Amino acid sequence: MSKAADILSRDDADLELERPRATLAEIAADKLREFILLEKLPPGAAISERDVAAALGISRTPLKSALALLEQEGLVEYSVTRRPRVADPSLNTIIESLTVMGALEALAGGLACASASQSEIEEVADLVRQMREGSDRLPPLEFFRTDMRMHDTIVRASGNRALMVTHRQYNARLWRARFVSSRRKAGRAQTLAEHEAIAAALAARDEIATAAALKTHLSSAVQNIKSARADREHQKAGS
Amino acid sequence: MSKAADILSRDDADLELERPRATLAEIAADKLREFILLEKLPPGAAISERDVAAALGISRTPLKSALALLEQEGLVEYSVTRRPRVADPSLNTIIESLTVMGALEALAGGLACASASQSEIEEVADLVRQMREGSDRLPPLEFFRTDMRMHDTIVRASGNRALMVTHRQYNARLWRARFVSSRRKAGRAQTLAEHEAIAAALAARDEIATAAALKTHLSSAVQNIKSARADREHQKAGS
DNA sequence: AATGAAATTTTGGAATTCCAAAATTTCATT
DNA sequence: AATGAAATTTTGGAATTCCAAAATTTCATT
Repeated sequence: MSKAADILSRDDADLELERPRATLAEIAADKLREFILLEKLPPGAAISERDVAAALGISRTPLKSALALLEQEGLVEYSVTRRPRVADPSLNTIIESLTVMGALEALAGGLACASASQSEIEEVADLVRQMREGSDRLPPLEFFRTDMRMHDTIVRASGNRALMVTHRQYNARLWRARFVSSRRKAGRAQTLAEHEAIAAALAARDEIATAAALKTHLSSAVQNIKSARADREHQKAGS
Repeated sequence: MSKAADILSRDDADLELERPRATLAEIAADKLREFILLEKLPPGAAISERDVAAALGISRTPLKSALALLEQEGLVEYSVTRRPRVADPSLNTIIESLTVMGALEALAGGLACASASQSEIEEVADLVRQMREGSDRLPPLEFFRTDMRMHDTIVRASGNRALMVTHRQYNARLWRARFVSSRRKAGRAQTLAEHEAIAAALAARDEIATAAALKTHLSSAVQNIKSARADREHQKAGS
C-alpha cells in the first residue's frame, strides 16, 4: 500500500531540490486547485473525503489537510454540518475580494517603484510585449497566464514577502472569475493598454502613477467580470 | 478516553449557538494562540506534537490541524525538516507585515466612510473616548485591547468580508509586536491623537482623510516598534 | 579529551480504525 | 400517492497505529 511513494515519484518530484520535500497534502492541494480552477470540479460540487482521497490514491488524513489549505485560499468551503464542497462565491463576494486585491496590487506597485531591480522592470516590460504580440495569436489560457505572470512579477518586485503570500492567496481565489472574464475578446484591447500604462509607470519608477494604474486596472477587472456574468445570464435566457 | 468531550464541555462551549460546533482543532488553535501571544510559548520555542497534544488532552490529529491554522496566521512555522516551532519574526518581517496591514486598514477606512452605519461610527468614537479617559488609568493590556477593538470596528464597518478575514490574520501575526510596543508609555499621547484624527475623519465620512489618518497611524506603529526594539537592545546591553 | 560511526530514541507524515451525527432509504400507515 | 417514523448507510472528526527519517546518545578508537 505504498500509494504515497507512487505519487511522490511522479513527474513533478524532480523540481523539489532543497525545499522541504512536499507533503502528500500539498501535492493533493495542487491537484485539487487545478481541478477546481479548470472546473473539472465545478463550483458547489460536493467533495466526499473518502471518494476524493481514493481517486487521488491517498488516505483521508493528507486529503483533509489539503482541503484545509484550499479553504484558506477560498476555493473550498464547509457547510454548517462540515461537509466540504467547491466554493461558489457570489458576484458580491468576488467583488469584495477584487477590492482587496486592488489595494494589495497598488501597494505592491508603489513599493516596486523603489525596490524593483532593473531586470525585474525589464521582465515586466517583456511580458507586456509578449501580450501585445500574442494578442490575436495566443490561446486564451496562454494570454491569461502571461497576464497573471506580469502581476506576479510586480508583486515579487515589491520585495515584501507577506504581500507575496497574501497576493498568491487572493490570486487563487480570483483566478477562475478573472479567467472567465478574460476569455471575452471585448476587453482585450483595454487590458493591453492598461498593462502598458502600468509597465510605463513602473519603468519611470513613479509610485503614484504605478499605484493609480494598477487601481484602474482592477476597476476594469470588476467591470469585465460583471459583463461576463451578464453575458452568461443572457446566454442562459436566450437558449 | 473521552478527552474530546471533556474539552468541549468547558466554559466556552455555551457560546457556540448556531455556528458549526467548534472542532477540537479550532479550540486548540485558540488556546495555543493565546499562549503564543502572551509568551507562555516564547518565540522560537519548539512544539512537540506529542507533548503539546498531551498537554491539551487531545490527540495529534486535531493538534496538527491547529498548527496548520496557526501557520497560516504566521504564529507557527516549520523548519526544513518539518518540525513546528513558535514563529520568531525578524524586525524586517514585522515591518513587511505592518506595511500590508497599513494598506488593508487604509482601504477599510476608505470603504467605511461610504458604508459604515451611524452606530458603527459612534462605536468608534466611543472607543476613542474610552482610551482618552483611561489613558492614565487603564492597565496596558486593557488599553491595548480597546485600541485593537477600534481598528476592528473600522474594518467591520467597511462591510468587506474578505478584508475582515485577512485583517484578522494580520492582526494575529502582529499582535505581540504591537502589544510590546504599546506598553511603552512614551507613544501613548501620540497614539491617542492619531486615533482621534481617525475617528474625526470617519465621522466626517471623508475617505481621503480617513485613509491618510490610518496610514499615518501605521507609520508611527512602525516607529514605535523600532523604538521598543531599541529599548530592549539597550536593556540587554546595560544589564 | 576529541572524534565520529553505530545504535537508539524521538519526531512528524500518513494510513487505519473507531465513533457519533447527518443524510438517505425503507416501509408501515393513512 | 403522501407522510413521516424507524432502520440503514454515509459522512467527517478524532484516536490510534505504523513507519521512515531526523535527532540524539552511546561507545570504540585515537
